[in-house]
Amino acid sequence: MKKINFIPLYLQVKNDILSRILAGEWPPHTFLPNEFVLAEQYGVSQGTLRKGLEELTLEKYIVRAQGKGTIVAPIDETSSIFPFYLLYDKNNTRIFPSTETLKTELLSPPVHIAEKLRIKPTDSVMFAERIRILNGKTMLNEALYLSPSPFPPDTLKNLKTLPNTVYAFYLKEFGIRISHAIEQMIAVMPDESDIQRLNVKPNEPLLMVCRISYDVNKIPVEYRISKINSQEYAYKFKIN
Amino acid sequence: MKKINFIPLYLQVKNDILSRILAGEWPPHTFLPNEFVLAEQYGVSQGTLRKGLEELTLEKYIVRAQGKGTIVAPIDETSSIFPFYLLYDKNNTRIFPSTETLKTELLSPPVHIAEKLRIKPTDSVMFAERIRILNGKTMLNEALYLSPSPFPPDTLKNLKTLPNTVYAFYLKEFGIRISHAIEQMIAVMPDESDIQRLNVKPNEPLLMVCRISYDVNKIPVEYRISKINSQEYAYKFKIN
DNA sequence: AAGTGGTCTAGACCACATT
DNA sequence: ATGTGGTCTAGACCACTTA
Repeated sequence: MKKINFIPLYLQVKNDILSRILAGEWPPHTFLPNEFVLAEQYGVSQGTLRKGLEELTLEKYIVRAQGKGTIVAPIDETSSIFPFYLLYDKNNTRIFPSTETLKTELLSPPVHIAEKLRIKPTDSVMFAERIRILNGKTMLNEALYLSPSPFPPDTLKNLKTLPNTVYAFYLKEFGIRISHAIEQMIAVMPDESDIQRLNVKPNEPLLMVCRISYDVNKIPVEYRISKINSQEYAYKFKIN
Repeated sequence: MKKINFIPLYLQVKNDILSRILAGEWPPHTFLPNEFVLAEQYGVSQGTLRKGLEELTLEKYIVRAQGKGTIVAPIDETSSIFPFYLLYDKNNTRIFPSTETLKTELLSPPVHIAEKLRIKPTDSVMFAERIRILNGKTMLNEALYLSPSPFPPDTLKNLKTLPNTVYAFYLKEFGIRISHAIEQMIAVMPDESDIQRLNVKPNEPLLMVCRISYDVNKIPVEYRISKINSQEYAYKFKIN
């Protein structure tokens, strides 16, 4: 007889602590109770609790410091649990542009995008065109397709617009955490919309980044195409 | 009094096991002795030994399977300890091109590259031009600058050539493991050498990838510029 | 049934930051 | 001096694979 539903204690503890953090019981920058108190609360040993906290540390939800305590990490688009901001200026400092949404609509996606989101081409996705702005200059021209499947039914229908920081929004509103993404980089020549919005010349090549974002269950959440003037801004990556 | 040289037992154990793996005592695909035997050998408890093995698992040197045992992972360029191969063909399967070195020489690097390698512009680096070939087609045009600093003195002087799989070579010959890298992606128009070697038209943009590779001590080892026809081949990345 | 890694405990002691 | 997280132990039991 195979037990199919065995969940280790430390994972149950970990998930419960995580849900309490996300629910706001311990806001960012506050301290969690110490190991012994938490272990007592959950009725487990210090070692078991610690193993749960270690995983939360690896996943960047908390930061532990010997002698001090366990601190809840901030959750926003630029924090380490969303390592998806990869833009740098010429001084090599990370930049966080603001976003302007030009258009949103519900539509049936192109076939190749439906495939990537693993949905039927007849399903409707939320489509958005956005530009990203820094110091008054448009630096990024973006199109975004939001899959219906990870969200509760009719969510997209009722979404009239998207906030600037979408990943934090998915997490806070729907508990959907973007845990990883696959990006493909392509060099392209600008189209009409790029030339206008990014203020580039027709013969200046752009970096096009196509990103599929996945939640913790490996369900595709979003497909995003970004075009950047890579002479002006650096798109950088750390591999390890 | 501050102990500055405190090294946890589990790290000592881990490093010793790793050095034994790299020395070839346990070749790839073979089983390590089980936890209790190893713990006994090192004179530590099962828990301490396990913590060392857990880190080696995270770093992909070994693979552990419940009920089976602990297996040594293969070490070559394409294995998971070198996650630096990011090329895919149109069928979305990873490709591993072969390499042809066109030229190597010792020279003083350009200032901006010396900066990135954190060496003096008067230091001499090994410079190589290489192309990478798949199915008879050149798909990648590459320049490579190898820093002298992580290597023993005069190593570069005596290196007449570079093998195809340089990262595995650094590890095997000098114990230098490339642990992470920073990549910057730029869209460029092809130069004369690109047009010839990659067989592209002058108006077809290329993806240029500039990579700085670091060893475990965060010392820059290599600076590499690769140019790819990104219409033909996909350059992909996983973020998490 | 035997052997492996995975989980869990209860308790001790160490290193570090703060008071 | 106190309280925190970090290391370490010795032993028990569980889940999984293979024979």
